[in-house]
Amino acid sequence: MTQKADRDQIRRQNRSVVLQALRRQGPQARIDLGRVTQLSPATVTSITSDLIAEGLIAGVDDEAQREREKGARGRPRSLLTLDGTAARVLAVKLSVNTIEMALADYGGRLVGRDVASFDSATVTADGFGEVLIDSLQTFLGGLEGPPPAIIALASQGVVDDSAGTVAWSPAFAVRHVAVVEPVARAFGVPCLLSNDTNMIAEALHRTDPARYGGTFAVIFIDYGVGMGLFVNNRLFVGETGAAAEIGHANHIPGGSLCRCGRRGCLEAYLGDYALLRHARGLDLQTPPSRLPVGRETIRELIAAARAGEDGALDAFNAGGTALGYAFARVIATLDPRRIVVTGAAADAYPLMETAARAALEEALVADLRGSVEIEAIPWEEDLILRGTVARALHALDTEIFSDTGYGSQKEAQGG
Amino acid sequence: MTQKADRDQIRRQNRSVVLQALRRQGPQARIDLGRVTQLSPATVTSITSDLIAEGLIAGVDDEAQREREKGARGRPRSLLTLDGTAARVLAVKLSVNTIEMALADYGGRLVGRDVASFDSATVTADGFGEVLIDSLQTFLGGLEGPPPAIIALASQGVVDDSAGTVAWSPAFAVRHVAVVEPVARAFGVPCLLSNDTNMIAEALHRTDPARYGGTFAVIFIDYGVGMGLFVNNRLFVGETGAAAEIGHANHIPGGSLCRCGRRGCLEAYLGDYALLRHARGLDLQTPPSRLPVGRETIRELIAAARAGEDGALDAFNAGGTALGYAFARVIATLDPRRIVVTGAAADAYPLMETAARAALEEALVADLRGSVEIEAIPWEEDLILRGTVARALHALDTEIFSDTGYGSQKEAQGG
DNA sequence: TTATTTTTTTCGACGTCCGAAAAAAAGTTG
DNA sequence: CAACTTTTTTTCGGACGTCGAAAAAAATAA
Repeated sequence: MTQKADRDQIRRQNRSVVLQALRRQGPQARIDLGRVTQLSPATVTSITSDLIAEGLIAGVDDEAQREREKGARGRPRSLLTLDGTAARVLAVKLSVNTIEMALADYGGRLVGRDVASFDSATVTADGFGEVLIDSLQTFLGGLEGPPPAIIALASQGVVDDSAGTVAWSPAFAVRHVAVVEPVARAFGVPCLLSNDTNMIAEALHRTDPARYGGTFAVIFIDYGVGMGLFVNNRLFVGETGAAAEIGHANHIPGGSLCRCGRRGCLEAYLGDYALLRHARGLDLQTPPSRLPVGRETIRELIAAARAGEDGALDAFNAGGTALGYAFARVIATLDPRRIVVTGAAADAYPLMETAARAALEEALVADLRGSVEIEAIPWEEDLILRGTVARALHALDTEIFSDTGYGSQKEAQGG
Repeated sequence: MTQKADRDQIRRQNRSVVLQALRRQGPQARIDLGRVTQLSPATVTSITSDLIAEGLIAGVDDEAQREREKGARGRPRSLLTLDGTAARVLAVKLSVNTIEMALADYGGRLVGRDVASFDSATVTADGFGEVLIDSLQTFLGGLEGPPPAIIALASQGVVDDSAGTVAWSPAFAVRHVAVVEPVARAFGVPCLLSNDTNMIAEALHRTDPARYGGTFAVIFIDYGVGMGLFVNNRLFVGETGAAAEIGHANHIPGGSLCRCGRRGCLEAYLGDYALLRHARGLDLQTPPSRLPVGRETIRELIAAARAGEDGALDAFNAGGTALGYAFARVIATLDPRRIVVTGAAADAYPLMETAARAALEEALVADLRGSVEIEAIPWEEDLILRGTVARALHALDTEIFSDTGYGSQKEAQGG
């Protein structure tokens, strides 16, 4: 059943709508905000003057804007923009041996970034919290200015939303690594945890909500295979946060050996080790741990395939077939608007596409394939961290700054 | 981005919350409504007096209630209940050669039901509208009282939400059968269209929202295999309405021949024809259309397996394995709270369970299997129609009667 | 009959949105 | 350059929904 609504909720929601409009459409005059948000001019004035008083937004003098309007009659529009100094957000990406950190201001501008190292092999489930906190403190210590108002973490592997732990990840030898609670306590601010691939979906959605909206899936092909899901314009993580774990969804019962020890996972056909195994004509049950894979593996395989080497071409063909079946299963289950393929191996998508399309046709009747668009986008290393920043900012807009009177704290500091 | 909120929305939502509370918890006093909905007593009085004036709810004299409170001090609570006469809803289930119809009053009481026939093989995409309208009019003509305020249709196969058509279904030889528009125009009321399996999920959710809530899946094993999905307490149908089509999601690439013409669909291992094919030791590529399947097939196979016949046992084992892989893929993708197995073949679940659990373990690492509960519930033929009624009533509560001043029409009629 | 208890209604305050009118800030015109 | 036009922003008052508090209603208990 839906919840009751009351007056406070209206204001909260409308404040948040105004903040989101400014984030999405950039600096705007009040009249534009009215058009975008459907609020009356009177209400826009009321809300924006609150937000200005609280230091969340500010008037801005835009030279270019004035130039553009030169000669226009009427009172000139005065632009409002998010006030970068209102708060900062800290985004953190956890992967094997590394902790990537980025600090951004409320306007989304990058204030600083750095990478710290830790030993994935030896860190303990209880001990990682310390390590993480130390890294973050060192990073923040090297930067001027106020502490972050929220911290968003993204991790490889399976996260447990409710517990705030990384349940199982290549980044850790151990399981159920606690991260949210230690960080939240050490810094005294809210801390969010997500799967890294979900943050790709978040980045795409925040960048272009019209294209990456509704229900869509991101398939991330890299060292492993991940999926990020948006359902009805919202990040979807399932009941525990483990949704969209397509990499270890089964492709062929009893098939190739996967890193996880099972047979036939999608990853066992698409991961770096899987492609290598296939390209070299090795037994498909060869344990992944015995294979010399690294950052360069995929790039070398792509080069080999482009040079026409049969083994490499076969590997990408087999991978493409597996991918096509994955498309089919995702479409049958979720009927998404779009499937996006990206990751370090996305550059190889042209090598896989023919096989993938053929497999999709083989696996799914045309009526179900319907109107879904499948696209590969070139991989950018920063997409995950950008998505994590975006998620943190969105949380501020919708959950923290939507409450009236946030600014009082800031004013107390300032004066 | 979220939408703006305004005062009207508050009232709409709170009216709807009150109506839903009365639907879910049965007749209640205002003070109880306040507790359930979190609205203040003052607000409950205000909203309920509106609803009474509009004829949507009414006071009720409950003998049993008075008996129970006998001797209690204080002003006795006066119960309110949904007014059955406020409106009626028509629920319709479309399947091969039959149109099942049920008329219920606003309180959920069944007013009448009937079954009409048509010829699935010969009806045309444009012609079915007429047939359906005729059947509904005949059905309604035989009943006293006002016409339905909303009509909800449930169909086998793949429906197209936005087009209001049945895209592809065993109930029709042709594709893209228009149903929503003809019915909505003929009766001048809103008309909803769903997949039949989704209506099972709806029925379960409305009956016991605590158990069947959040994100959960219903797997329906009958003549074919279907899935119904709830995501975050809402029916999930995907972008076009074709989500949850698990029956024709691929289980084994290049596997057994399916009714749809593809190879390896889940249905080709679990459908009635698939079980029969396996039990009789026939080639797994035997076209389903050549097999003598009917309503009795599954029951006979179950009986044979219970009697220890090897062929039948093998068939259910193979089906169980396919089902277990389906569980694994659904869990990996959606991380649901619960998976419910039902349908005519659900009585056979005990025969399949061992194989299904084994396959699930084989297909998915324990960390991903997590906390999902898998249960089989005995199949009730009426579940789909009941879910369709529930959906129609819920649409009235949340979309039609949430608007203030609905009752004016009714009063005008009444005099 | 009076007191107590519990439910329901009434009343007044508060907050939010909106429309209309006013104010502000520019260009245009005679 | 003063009056007019145009456009944006602010102000004002009305409407309405929620809430808390108080009052009223309707029962039992003393």
